[in-house]
Amino acid sequence: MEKKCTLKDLSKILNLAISTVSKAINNSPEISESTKIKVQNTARLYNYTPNKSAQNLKSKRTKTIGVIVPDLLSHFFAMAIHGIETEAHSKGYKIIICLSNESREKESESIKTMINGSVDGLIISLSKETQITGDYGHFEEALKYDFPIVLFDRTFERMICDKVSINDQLAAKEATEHLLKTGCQNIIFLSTIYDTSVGEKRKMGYLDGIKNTGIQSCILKIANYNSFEKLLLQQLQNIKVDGIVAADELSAISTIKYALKNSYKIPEDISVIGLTNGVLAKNYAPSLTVVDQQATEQGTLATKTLIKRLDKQIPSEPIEHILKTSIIQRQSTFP
Amino acid sequence: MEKKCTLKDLSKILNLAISTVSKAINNSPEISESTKIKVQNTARLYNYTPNKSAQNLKSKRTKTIGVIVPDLLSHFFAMAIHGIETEAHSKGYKIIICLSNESREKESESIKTMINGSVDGLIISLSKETQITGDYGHFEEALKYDFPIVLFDRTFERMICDKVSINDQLAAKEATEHLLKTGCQNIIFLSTIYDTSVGEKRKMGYLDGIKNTGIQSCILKIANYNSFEKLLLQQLQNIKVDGIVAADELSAISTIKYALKNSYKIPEDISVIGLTNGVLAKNYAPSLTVVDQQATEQGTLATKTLIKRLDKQIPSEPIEHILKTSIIQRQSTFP
DNA sequence: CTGAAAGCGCTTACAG
DNA sequence: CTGAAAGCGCTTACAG
Repeated sequence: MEKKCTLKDLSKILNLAISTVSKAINNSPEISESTKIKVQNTARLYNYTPNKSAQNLKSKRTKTIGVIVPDLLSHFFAMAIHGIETEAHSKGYKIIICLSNESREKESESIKTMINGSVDGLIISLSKETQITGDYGHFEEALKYDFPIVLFDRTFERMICDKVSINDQLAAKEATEHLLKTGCQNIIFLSTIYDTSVGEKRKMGYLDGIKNTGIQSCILKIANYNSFEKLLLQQLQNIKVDGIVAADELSAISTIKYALKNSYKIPEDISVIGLTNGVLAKNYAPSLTVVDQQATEQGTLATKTLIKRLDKQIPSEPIEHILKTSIIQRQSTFP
Repeated sequence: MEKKCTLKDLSKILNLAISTVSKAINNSPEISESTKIKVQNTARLYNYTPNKSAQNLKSKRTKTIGVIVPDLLSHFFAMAIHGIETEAHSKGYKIIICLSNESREKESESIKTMINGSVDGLIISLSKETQITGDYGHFEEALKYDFPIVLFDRTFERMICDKVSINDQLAAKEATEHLLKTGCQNIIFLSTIYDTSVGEKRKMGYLDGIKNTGIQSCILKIANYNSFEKLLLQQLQNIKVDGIVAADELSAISTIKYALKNSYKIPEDISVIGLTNGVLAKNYAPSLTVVDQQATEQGTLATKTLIKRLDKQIPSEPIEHILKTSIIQRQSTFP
C-alpha cells in the first residue's frame, strides 16, 4: 500500500511552505495565480486528497449525519433512509447508519459512539424498547450538550428537539372514515404493534373515527403471526365485521390473505385498509388501500431540518413538522 | 451548546499532565492505581469522551466501513446491508452508506469522498451504469493505493480485489431443474431484466437447465409491466406451458397474479419459480418458490472478508467467495 | 504574495 | 510513576 500523499509531501516536492500549499489548493485569494496552478497541477499529479480526519479535527465539523433506525427491512425505513441519503448527498453530507434492532441498549450505544465527533447531528426513529420502557436516559448527555437531533416518525413529545412526523392518530381516523364513507358499518381495528407509540396513536385515531357513529369499538390485538389466522377467524365469526383498519402493512396483507383463504370476499364481505404503503400493498391481489405515511418525505424533511439547524438557519426553539398523509385508493376497499 | 470536555480540560482540573490523563484513561500500566481512579472518576463526572477525529488522525484508522449500493428500496440490498451492519457492529465497526442510484458518476463520487480517511475499507455492489459502460476508471486510484475493497453480488471479474457473489447462471439452472424434478415438461423463461448482466446469466442458466431434455427453449421478454398480462396470456395460449422460471421477484409475482386472474391454477396448471427472495415472495398467496440469493449472507461474508483484510489475517492475493444458493420451496411449485 | 507558528485533541516514545 | 515534547494532517491568524 503506497503511502497517501500529504500537504507536507507536496510542500517538499514544490519547495514551498505547507501553508502556502494548503492555501493554493483551497484557492485562497492570497496566493498568486502562477503558484496556484503549479501547486494544483502537482497535487493532481500525485493524487493528493486532503485527509478527512485532520480536516474534521480543525473544522470541528464532519459533514456527516448519523441515522439510527429500528431496522432496514421494513419498507418504511428503507424509503425514509432513501429520502435522507438523497437530501444529505445533495447538501454535501454523508450518512452513517446504525440499526437499533428495536433495542434500547443498541440505540444508546449508537448514540454514544456517534456524538463524539463522528457526526454533526443525528436523525433518529426510536426503538420499540425505548418507547415501551419510556426510559430516555440515553438521550440526556446529547441533549445537555445541545447536540442536534431530529426525531422522525417514532417520536417522543417530551423530548426537546426537532421532530418530523405524520399525525398517526389523524391518519387512522381518516382511514376509518374512509371505510365509513364506502358503507362499512362494523369496523374493527387490528394491530400487531399495539405496544408502540405509533400503534397507540393509530388505535386512538380509529376510536376517534367511530365516535358518534354508534359503532361498537373493537380492537383485535395479535402478538404473533403464528396465531394470526386463528385469532382473525375467531373475531370474524364472533361478531359481524365488514371493515378492518389494520395498523400496518403486513398485518393488513395477512388479513386479506387469511380472509380470502376462508372464503370471505374482499371488499364485498370485508373492506380492508392499511396504515402504511409498501411493495406488498401495491402488488398484492387485491391490492391494498392504504394511508401513505410519507416515508421518503419524512426522511427528506428531517434531513433538511437538521442541516438548517446545523447552519443555524432556524431559531433555537425546536421545530415540529407534521406531514399530511393521503389515502391511496386500491382494490381492497370500494371506491 | 456547552463545550465538550477534552483531555486538556481534565488535565487542568486535575493538575496533571495531558499525557498522564490520557494514559490513565486508557488504563496504561504505567500509571498508578490511585491516579487512575482519580482521573477516571473526574472523567466520568465531566462526561469526558475522546474526540473521534483526533483519535482517527493519530491511529490512521476510523473503524468505519463504507458501503456503496445501487439502492435501498430493493429488498435484496436492504437485506445485504442488514447483514453488513450486523456483522460490522459486532466487530466494533460503523458503516457509512452511499447510494449510487445505478449511476456511475455518483458511485465514483462516493468512492472519492470515502477513501480519504473517512473509512478503512469499502464494500460495493456495482451500479448498472458501471456494468453497462464497462468503465472502471473510477476504481483506479483506490486500487493503486491498495485500498481495501470487497465487491459483492454485482461484481466485475477483471477487478483485482476480494469478491463475494453467487453463481447466477447456476442458480437459474437449478431453478429450471427444480421444475423438471417436480414434473414440468414445458418450461419457459420469463424476463423483464434481459438487458442486464444478471438477466443474461440467468437466461443462460435456464438454457443450461433444459439442455438434453428435449424441451423447446422459449424466452418471453417483457419490457413493460403495462403489457405484462397481455403478453403472458398470448404466450400461455400459444403453446402449452406448465412451468415458468421468472428472472426476478416482481415478474414472478406478476406471473402468478395474472395467471390466477385468468383462471390458471398455481401450481396445478403452471408452476412458477422466481429468482430472488423478498417480502412479496414470502407473503403472497400462493407464496412463491424461489432461489434465494443469500442477501444477508453475502453482506455478512463481505464484511468478514473486509475486516480480515484490514487486520491482515488473510494472504494478500484476492479472495473470491461464491455462495451456494438454495431453493426455498413454497406454494407456487409442487413439493 | 509567501512562510513560520500555533493549534484542533489525541497518543506515545522518551526523559526524569 | 509522571511529564515534556513530537507528531498525526490540516487550517488560519499573523509577520514579513
